[in-house]
Amino acid sequence: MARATTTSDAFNAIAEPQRRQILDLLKQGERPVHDLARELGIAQPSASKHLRVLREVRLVRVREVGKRRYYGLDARGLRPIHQWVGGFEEFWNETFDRLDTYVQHLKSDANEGAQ
Amino acid sequence: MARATTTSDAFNAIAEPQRRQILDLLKQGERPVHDLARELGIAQPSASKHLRVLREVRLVRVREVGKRRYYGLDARGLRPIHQWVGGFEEFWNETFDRLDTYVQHLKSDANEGAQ
DNA sequence: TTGACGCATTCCTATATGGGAATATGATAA
DNA sequence: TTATCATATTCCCATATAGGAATGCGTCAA
Repeated sequence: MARATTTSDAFNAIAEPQRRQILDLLKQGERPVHDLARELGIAQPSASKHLRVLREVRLVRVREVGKRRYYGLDARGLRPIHQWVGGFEEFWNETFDRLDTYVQHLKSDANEGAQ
Repeated sequence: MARATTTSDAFNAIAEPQRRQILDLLKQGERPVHDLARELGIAQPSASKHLRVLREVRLVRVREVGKRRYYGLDARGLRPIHQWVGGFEEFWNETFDRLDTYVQHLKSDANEGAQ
C-alpha cells in the first residue's frame, strides 16, 4: 500500500510545511490566492493545489468575490490534533525523568554486576 | 517534487495512524516489537518499519535487553506540534462567530442590493 | 466583443511510501 | 555448534504526491 492521502485527514494535510504557512497567514484574515502565493514565494497553481487540500479536509473555507476567491481559516479541524498531541503533555516533561531513571537503572545494574 | 519524507519531521511521522497508535500504546510504558505488532494486528516487519520512522524523528527510544528491544516514548518532539496547533486555539472557537458574521454580511449585502 | 485577470485543473515526472514476502542479523538456549 | 527466537532489512509493487508548464474557465474592464 502507499502512503495515506494528504486529504485523508488534517494530520496528513498539515504535514506539508507550506500548508502550515498558509494556515499561519490566514490567522490575519481572509486572503485571495495570488496574495498567498506571493507571500509564500510559490507559483499560483501550487498555491491553488495546497488550498484544495486544505479545503478538502475543511481547514479553510472560500468566499467568492468577483474573480477573486478569498480563503479563510476554519480551525475547528485542528482541535482533534491538539487534543491528541495534548494527551502526551505529561510525558514530554516526564520523559527526561524517565531517561534519567533509566540511566540510573543502567548504572545500578552495572554496579551490581561489578559487585 | 514528491511529498516530504515521513522521517523529515514529527509532523510527517505522526501523519500515519498506526504510528499514532504505537505512541498511544507506549504511554503505558516500554514494549518490545512483537508486543506492539500483536497489539496493532500488523506484521512484525511493518511494526519495525514504523518504529524506525519514529526513531529517526526521535519520538521513541530503544532499550536493548537480550534479543528484545524495548521501545519507549520520547514525547519531547511532540511539543513543537502542540505549540503550533495551539496557536490556533483562539480561532477554532471564533470560527463559528466568523462564519456567522460572514453570513450576516451576505444577508445585509443582499438587503442593500434589494433596496 | 475582446483582452486581461484570477484561479482551477490537467498532464508530466521523480520520488517515497506501506505492506507482503523473504532474508539477514544477533542473541539465547540446548 | 546448532536450532530458535526477536528484530531489522531488503526487494517487490501500486499509489499519491509536489512542482512546473500549459491550458481551461469565469469575471471584469474597455
